[in-house]
Amino acid sequence: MAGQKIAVIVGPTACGKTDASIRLAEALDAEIISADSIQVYRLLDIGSAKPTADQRRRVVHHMVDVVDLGDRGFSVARYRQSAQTCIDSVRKTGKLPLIVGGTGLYIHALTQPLALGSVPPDEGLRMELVLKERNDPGCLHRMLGELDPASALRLHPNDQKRVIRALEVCMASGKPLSAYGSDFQNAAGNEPPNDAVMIGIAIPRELLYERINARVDQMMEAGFLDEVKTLLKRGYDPSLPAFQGIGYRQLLDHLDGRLTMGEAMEEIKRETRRFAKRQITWFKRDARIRWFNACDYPSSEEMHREMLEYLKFRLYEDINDGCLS
RNA sequence: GCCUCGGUAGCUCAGCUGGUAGAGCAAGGGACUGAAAAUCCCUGUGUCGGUGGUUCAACUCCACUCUGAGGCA
Repeated sequence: MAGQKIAVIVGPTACGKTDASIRLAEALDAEIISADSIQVYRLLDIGSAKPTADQRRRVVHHMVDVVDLGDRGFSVARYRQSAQTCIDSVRKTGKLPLIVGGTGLYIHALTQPLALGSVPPDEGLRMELVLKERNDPGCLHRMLGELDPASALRLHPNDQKRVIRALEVCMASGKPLSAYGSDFQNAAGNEPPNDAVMIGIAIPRELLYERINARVDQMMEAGFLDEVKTLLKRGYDPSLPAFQGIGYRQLLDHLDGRLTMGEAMEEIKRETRRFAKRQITWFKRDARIRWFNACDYPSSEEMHREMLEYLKFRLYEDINDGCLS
């Protein structure tokens, strides 16, 4: 059932995923499904490092520009819903779905049996809980200790976002969040939504950081600041979740007078480096990923060729086996 | 040439009158199930410029030396 498999390419920001994905998509007759939590938003173009118009002409990209910038309700669950629809429709055309992105949770949503879909967020309740916590620090975590001891044990009292979510699930469904599972490696062996062949791009930290710094400079030259100014002029609220994206936050702070341009630039670079570190932490514990280190190859073309070979082998190994027997 | 003040973590610096070091930032490690580019947790990484000396014991005192800044000639 080779046709049932999907290919996935991951890696930290600025590692060269986009270039690699274009090459591989063309060679494998694939369409790309982005797994990037910022590129889903329309109008966030420069700062989210979206694929260029030319790249998007060469290969069909899904899950880019699919959410209104003003939408405050986008989530992993909605991502999985839409992305899975894309995967299925790409398959129907006989092409290969190629997932490309750096948002670990989104990749997980497509390749691991995450229990999503039961309890939608309840903004009213969340606000109420935030107020409660403000009046009585620590009360939420204690409350969780009563309702869902396993989750309370797992979550740090300061991780308010997750504590609130865990409470939300308990209160809405009467079932503790821990009952839905939290098994990163899927040791339980539940059926994943897709059978994925995964590859990752690794780069020595120092080199990656150089690339990040250079890319931030390029973004500024490409008119990042004007992009943000235009969005403000159009009336988009700086508090939108989409504006939590690195770069947007800092430039909004600069336009608001809270940061000088120099400080904003420095902070964007630093935050992007830290983000890359978190991505690396996430992906390196995923044993399914076959890593390709950019330094092991004389050129990126050479690396792309090796990736292609590996993907072809793994994607069609069942057919290969069939031929042998 | 002389005088003064510096040289301690990647950076900026603290370290009473001797008991082999500690802050901030940077950095590193980790977590992650409906905000995930979000959110949260943990961690000091060091030939204290070098060489000798005094001392039970030197980042600390002494001598010499290398080096940076300033001042006087």
